[in-house]
Amino acid sequence: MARASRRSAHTTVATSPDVRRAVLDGALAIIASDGADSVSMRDVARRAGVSHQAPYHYFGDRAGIFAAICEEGFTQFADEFEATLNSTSDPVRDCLRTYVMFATNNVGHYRVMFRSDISGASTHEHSRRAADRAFAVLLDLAERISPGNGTSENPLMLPITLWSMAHGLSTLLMDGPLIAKIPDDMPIDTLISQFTDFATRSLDVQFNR
Amino acid sequence: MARASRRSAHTTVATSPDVRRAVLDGALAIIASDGADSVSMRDVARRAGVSHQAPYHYFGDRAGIFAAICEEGFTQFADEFEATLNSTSDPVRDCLRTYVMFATNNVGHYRVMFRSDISGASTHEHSRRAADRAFAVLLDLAERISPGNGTSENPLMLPITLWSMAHGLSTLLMDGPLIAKIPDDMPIDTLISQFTDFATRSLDVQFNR
DNA sequence: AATCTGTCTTGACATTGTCAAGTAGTGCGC
DNA sequence: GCGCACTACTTGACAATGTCAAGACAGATT
Repeated sequence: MARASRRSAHTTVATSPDVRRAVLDGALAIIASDGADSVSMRDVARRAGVSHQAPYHYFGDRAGIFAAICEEGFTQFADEFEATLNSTSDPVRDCLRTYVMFATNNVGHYRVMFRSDISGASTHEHSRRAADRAFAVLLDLAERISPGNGTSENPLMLPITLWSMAHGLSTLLMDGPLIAKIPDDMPIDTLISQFTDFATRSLDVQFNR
Repeated sequence: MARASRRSAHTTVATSPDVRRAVLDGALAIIASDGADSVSMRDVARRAGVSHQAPYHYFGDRAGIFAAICEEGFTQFADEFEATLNSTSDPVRDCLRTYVMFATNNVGHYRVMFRSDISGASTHEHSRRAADRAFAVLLDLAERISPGNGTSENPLMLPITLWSMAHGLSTLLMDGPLIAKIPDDMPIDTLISQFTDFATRSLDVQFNR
């Protein structure tokens, strides 16, 4: 069978069931550590212990891998986001936290989800629908905080602001120079907590009192 | 000028002075339209009407092109940001606006500047220094809004929040699915204005009254 | 006149994404 | 038991890419 030793790496041959999973996990690991550009079909195939064409069977092409990651990411993200919103007494704080934690804990997924040039969100139906569901939760959140806000203004302003804050911090933490600016002894978790507190206070003041 | 006829390479040779500029501009155009992954050394060389090795003379390698773009972007960005801060009576609103406008007007630059995997910020001294200068303006801005804030809290919280908002909106507009969510008849400019107003109000409430 | 240097060029190479075609097993109707 | 589709791969090509190596040639310096 697939006795592709060749490169010493990963001698455990992922036999029957989950070549697909192995390819995905390999790609995710590469994306999280080196960025999406570094993903090579042939490399993930080698890591999964299969021939260089096996991934094509499951994903069609390189973009197909990214689309699958995007769909998986948005589905899981929407689930977590929804669960948080339905069980919190402090929606802004907890949803912001869930958002940023998801991003930092799933760097591989998140990096693909918000890179329109590779996510396939525009071409892959499933991918797009999962993303829409996550956006719907965001609209719910805004409605919960301030029902019917935006009579005289753009009703999207609150969701966009929340989204910008969460997405902004997430990407700055993952990709940007922010990490170099914060004190070495401060855990990222603490930073996220301070951030959500701060942001919550800013918005609370405007809406709740 | 660069009459890149693409097959029959270098018909009009972009002679003496600005092969460097032509390479950079070609790369920027590709990045803005198709993303940084689509930049190919050989393609930009063809567009500039030179051989496939000419870009290496100026930039060393592919990463060198991105580092040059990053430096150029951060320098111009810091200039604009500084100028705004030094001539405004409404720092939050105007600086946020300058930030987001820079990003949307210089998509090619911005995309590279905030992709740590390709910006070369960690390896190229010049690139890093220009970025630091921009960050210094941000700290100035925070200090101006609320001098000495964060006695009991992390003093970086205000700058990080401002940065997250601006960076978040910028990347959502450039790369993300936001553009599909806003009404067709609303100019991006209007959205940006509403956003800066909204954000300014949120932060003003907390600090200035 | 000889040398250096900056600005390129041509040539080669391994690696990549992808097309095309082949193969081994598995289940199913007959 | 036999053919036959189907899944899950494989091997083999191909053009294009990033980059190393080795020039070429103009102008300035010595």
